[in-house]
Amino acid sequence: MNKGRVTVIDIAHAAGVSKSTVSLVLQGSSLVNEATRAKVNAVIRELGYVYNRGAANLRQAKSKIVGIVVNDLTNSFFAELAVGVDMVVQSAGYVQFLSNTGESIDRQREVVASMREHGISGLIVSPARGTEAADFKSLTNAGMPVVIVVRNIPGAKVSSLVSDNFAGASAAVEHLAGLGHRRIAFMGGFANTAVFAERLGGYRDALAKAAIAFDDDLVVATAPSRAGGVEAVGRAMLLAHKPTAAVCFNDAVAFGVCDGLRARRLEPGVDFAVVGFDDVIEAESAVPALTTVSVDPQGMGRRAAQLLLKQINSGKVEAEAIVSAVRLVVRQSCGAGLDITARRVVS
Amino acid sequence: MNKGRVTVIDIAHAAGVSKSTVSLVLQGSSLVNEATRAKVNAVIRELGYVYNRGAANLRQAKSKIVGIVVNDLTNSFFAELAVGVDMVVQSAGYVQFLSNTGESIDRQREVVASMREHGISGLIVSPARGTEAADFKSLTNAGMPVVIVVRNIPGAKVSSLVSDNFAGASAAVEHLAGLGHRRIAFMGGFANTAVFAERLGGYRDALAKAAIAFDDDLVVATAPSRAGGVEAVGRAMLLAHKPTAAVCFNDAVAFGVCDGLRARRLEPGVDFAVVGFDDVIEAESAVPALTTVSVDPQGMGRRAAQLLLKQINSGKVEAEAIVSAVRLVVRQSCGAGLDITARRVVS
DNA sequence: GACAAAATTTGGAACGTTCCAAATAATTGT
DNA sequence: ACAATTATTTGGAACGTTCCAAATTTTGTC
Repeated sequence: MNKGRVTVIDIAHAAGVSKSTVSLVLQGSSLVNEATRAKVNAVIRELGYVYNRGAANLRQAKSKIVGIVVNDLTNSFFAELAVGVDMVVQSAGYVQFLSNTGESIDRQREVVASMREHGISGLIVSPARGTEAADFKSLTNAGMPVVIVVRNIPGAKVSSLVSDNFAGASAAVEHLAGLGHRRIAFMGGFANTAVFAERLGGYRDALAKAAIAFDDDLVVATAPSRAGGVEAVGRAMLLAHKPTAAVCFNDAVAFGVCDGLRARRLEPGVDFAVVGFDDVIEAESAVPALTTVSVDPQGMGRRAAQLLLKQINSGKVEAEAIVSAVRLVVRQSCGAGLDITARRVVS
Repeated sequence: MNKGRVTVIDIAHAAGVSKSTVSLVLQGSSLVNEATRAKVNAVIRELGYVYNRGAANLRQAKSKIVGIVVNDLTNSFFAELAVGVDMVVQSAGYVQFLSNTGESIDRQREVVASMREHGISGLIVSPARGTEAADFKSLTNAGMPVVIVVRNIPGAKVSSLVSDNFAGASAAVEHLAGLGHRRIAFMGGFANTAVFAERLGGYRDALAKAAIAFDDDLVVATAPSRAGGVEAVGRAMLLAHKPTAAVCFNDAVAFGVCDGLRARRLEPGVDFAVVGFDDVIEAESAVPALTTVSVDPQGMGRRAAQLLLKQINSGKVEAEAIVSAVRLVVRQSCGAGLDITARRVVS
């Protein structure tokens, strides 16, 4: 009425109690009498009071805000990751600051700084390419819980949650080899990233186990996107000795590979086997349904959030490195599920 | 060192000035002498001071935070929208709270309330299905700038930014009719939404203009997703008198329709024409490249953010309804671009 | 009805910043 | 050298909450 904002003091006045009592009611304290609680709540509704968390944070220390920064929100893998985080964070009564860096390391620095100023009490980050361990130094020094997801930063003293890239790629190759393929390509991804190295490692390992010689020509690095997939098939099909199957860096690449195959009148799952990585939501409903290594981005987001909340609540910031198991989901694009209904193989 | 957090007072102490001076430096005021400014900045860096925006907001009133809530972050249309918002908001020195409602109206209420408590100074919302004008009443009463995007809420006294759904759908069928199609279906989308009604309206209008009779069987409503698209072709192909073309509710549906066609050994763009709506980023690189009505989600996000910032800065909250023009981007999936390289038609 | 114990309520004093009015220092004109 | 400016700096007093210690009220017991 008077100034504009309704404060706890206005409520106290109107309800005939002290501001301390109103505060107690706000926090759901059991100290306050049932009758006064009801009275206060009634007044709160009546005056349209809105709680000022900023003021509260000034006094307390625990802020109910977590930050999440992803490197490419446009990629549905990360969008789902963010949704997963949002779910658990929200039901824990927290709210999330989300920012997109678009792989820019400067942007990343800016948004992390900004989030800090806003008093986040924890941070989940899928780091932009080129992020270094030192970039998290000041965060950890300040005792801020940080969880790195998807891409690990060697040497960073923070918790991390990455999927088992080696085992996943390995399982994919093993499956393909089991179907009789001998010319198996590795398509997509930027070669200078840790994730690429891990997946490529699994690929080579499984190749060796299946007694297939590694051929450098068959690993074709491109952008980890749909367009990159199209490009990758293009390059691979120029080879004298063409591949008959591909394990792709991620699902986006795999979809691009399917597109590229069709543009060449080859039907994925029939004329050429393709396996993806990530198991994004569209993988199941695509035609042909994509055989892929399931890392369950949403579930990963949820786990990351739980890990972060655990750290926030416990107060201890001891780093924990979790590598999350993956499993190969066999659908149609590898040519294995043509006759039988899609079945699942646990790796 | 002593307590934990470094405050403006610690800086003042260490630099041998008053807290007021430090505050002035922080705000980049021109009142302060160059030498002291340098001194203070040095100390700030040295002590690793982090600005406490919460405390500042308590005193000021303008918070540098905007909220954005979308109904389905998993859909890349909305993800890109969010990225667009983030871009302009970030470069204006703001930070965004982003939340996903997953079409849940309860969740929407919760997150909006939470954002308010955190002191956002404006809100961009792509409302969940079933949102009513009354839901924004308390926001507008409090003088909070609100911009509704994508889906309009009739009767809400807030600004809105929606695309010209009628014109877009209309242009799509006009194009298809021009290519000789007479059995044009409308596929995907939930029938009880405003956006659906508008696009369907454009579809019927153009049909009438082309002297094609409207056939109820040809509008097949499904979920506005890839899976929905697959389902839609399935239903449409059961008809005695099958369609030869489809304008789809959105690009996700269109991709699903392509999938469904292929599952039936029909090649999109050759045996059947499909036109999407939205022009998501993958539309261009898909094979065949998707002919679609371009609404430029990222650009829309940017415009929404600009509109919101304008309102925040001007202090006036007069509602402004913008319907943003769309244009048909002709690529391959409609069968028109087979011989010539992709060209663009402005509607 | 008096006393102790339990239940409830309540004034400050923070929290870390900004803003205002006023104080102090540096510069200028005469 | 002195007043008049102009340029800088500076103590409080907010902002809206929580927390503590202490005050008040209620309840229970004999």
